[in-house]
Amino acid sequence: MFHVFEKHVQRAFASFVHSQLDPEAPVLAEQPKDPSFGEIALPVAFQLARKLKRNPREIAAGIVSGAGAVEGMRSAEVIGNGYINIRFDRGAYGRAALEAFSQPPAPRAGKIIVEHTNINPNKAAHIGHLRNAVLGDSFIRILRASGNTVEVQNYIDNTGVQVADVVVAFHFLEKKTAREVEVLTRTTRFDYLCWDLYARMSSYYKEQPESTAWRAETLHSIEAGHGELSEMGHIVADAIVECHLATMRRLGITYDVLPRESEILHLQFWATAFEQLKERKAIYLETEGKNKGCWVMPGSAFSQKEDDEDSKVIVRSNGTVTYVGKDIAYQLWKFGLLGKDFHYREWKRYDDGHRIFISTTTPGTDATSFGKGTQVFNVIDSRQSYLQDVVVAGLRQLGYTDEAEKSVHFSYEMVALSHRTCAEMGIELSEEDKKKPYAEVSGRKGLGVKADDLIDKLIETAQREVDSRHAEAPAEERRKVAEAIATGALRYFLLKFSRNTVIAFDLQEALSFEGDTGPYVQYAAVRARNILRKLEERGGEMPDFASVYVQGSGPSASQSYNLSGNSLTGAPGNITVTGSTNYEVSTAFNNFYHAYPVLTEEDAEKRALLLWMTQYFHKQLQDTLRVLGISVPPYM
RNA sequence: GCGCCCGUAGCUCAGCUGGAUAGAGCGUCUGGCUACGAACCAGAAGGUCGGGUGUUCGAACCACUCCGGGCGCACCA
Repeated sequence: MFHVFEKHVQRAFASFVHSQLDPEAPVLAEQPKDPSFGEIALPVAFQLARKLKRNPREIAAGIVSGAGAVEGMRSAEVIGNGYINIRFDRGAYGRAALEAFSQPPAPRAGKIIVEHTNINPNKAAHIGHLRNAVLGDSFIRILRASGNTVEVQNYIDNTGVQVADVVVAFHFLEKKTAREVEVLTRTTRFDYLCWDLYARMSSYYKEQPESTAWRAETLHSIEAGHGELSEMGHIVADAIVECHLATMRRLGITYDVLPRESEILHLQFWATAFEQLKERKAIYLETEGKNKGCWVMPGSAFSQKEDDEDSKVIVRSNGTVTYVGKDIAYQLWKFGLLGKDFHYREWKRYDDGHRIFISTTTPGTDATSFGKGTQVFNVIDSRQSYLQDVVVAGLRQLGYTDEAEKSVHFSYEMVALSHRTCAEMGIELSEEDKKKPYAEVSGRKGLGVKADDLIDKLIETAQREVDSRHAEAPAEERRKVAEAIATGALRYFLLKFSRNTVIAFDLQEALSFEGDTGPYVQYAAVRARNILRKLEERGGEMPDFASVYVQGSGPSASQSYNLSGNSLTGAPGNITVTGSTNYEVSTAFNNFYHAYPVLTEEDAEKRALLLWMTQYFHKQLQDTLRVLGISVPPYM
């Protein structure tokens, strides 16, 4: 999707620079500060100035005269202290830009595995989980749009402490049988029920510390995989996974496979990894100190510090394995390095026909294959970077240095709650919490904004707007439009912050549909499409731009360039750039829309250009919105 | 104590591997609907880019240092 025309001009200059001045110099093109400077600018002279010990302006002049005429380029001039500003020939540019759309990306070798969502299946998803899933999903869309094969995994930690705690609450507090819990999964808003129950259990542990013995008993049963408690664990986890998938589906997020921790254990994934780790002496049995009796990885393996004080326990003294241990086995499997595989069965089929599989212990009839990736991205919040370092160190210690390099922690900062939103929701903050700039979401305290509540609220707000503007439209259709706006607003909101910014979630801000928001971008796309639709309704036709010689007044080529600013040229990980580019493109279009009535333009050449710009903008925005997972409603 | 992240307009944030007068949105004030539907547009006010030192032709961006804040550093995940 990289701008073909821009690249063509850039290449012409690069070949001159590389052959005559410096074969190493990066020749980058950027958008000039001011559109009147031209369509693109090359700051290459600045890079060369240092190396050649010459004045950048002088170098730039040399490059311009040396490179000479380039096809499709109207002019190149040296401005300021060394910028080369380039203007395009409008006709040539228009043709090239439209052609760029007809070229699908070249497929790339290998398979990228992206793990995201990964929510403990013991309570409803909250706003923090949404950031993870939306970030992961958009990243996947970007990767796919650039020709990569991507597999989406959502790891299910169904044997951990969090699931155990809900089971403890059902069994010991509520005195419920597995069968009764199963009925609850069908007759209640189960994830919400567990949300409250989990918070209740957490405070119960605090008041009655001896009750943690229940947790140990439950964990033991779950790990062993039999008994009433284990059965209940599966019922709870499976039902909650179902809730999470439904929540994510509302935002257009789907998965390919759900590897479960229970299979990591029961299919001996861990046992196999454990043998390898022992064999390669990546871990050792500690014989003294606080970790006596545990298998640990020395701190020197994953941190810069020399002392072994910070060893990480992989196997506890009671013989059970920690989460990190299981995660090392899982990471090995992702690269196909474990020599073992899961069995799979179809978990469900999405309404678009896409099938999602879940790991099982017994061979199924479906011939499916997962894992064996060439690169792995784990979308996990930055608080777990320490754990991710340990996992990668595990691979390295086993000699898989290449795979360790290709294991990327796609990290992001947490979502907290603004004080204003806490107050609105009736959340009481302690004196200590009040001093902090924001309140941290806590599942244990039941403190947070539930994902479905937020989505409902957004739809409700959008619905009011839609109803007031389009009272005549069918109710069902209005509802769909409201949903598109609501999810667009939410996804955009979660993506507009850079990954390492803590989001102090503010409800009023998230509910805003004006300014730098998803609906602003959607609205621009709707406006563009309305022009094209009206043209058709009035019996008009799209002129063949390539055959119309456009030289009249009206918007400049640089304005069209602004409209076409390509959002996929940045690094794939930088989703913020994609989002803000969408916003900038939309702003450019809204200015254009306001300044140039398209359909009423009487000058044929000028009208052709305006229509071309409208169409180009529309395509461009649809493409980039798709990458963000935001749909364009039929009207707004 | 050690590690990672952050500090840019009243508020919330962008600022791509250092580059042309530091940008948005919200909020405030002023103005614009004849349907290509104003979820929009135009304009105004608002900044010693936390402080300091250094590197450089050039620093919000790089290095060092100090100050302020957040998050990690479990036989939880």
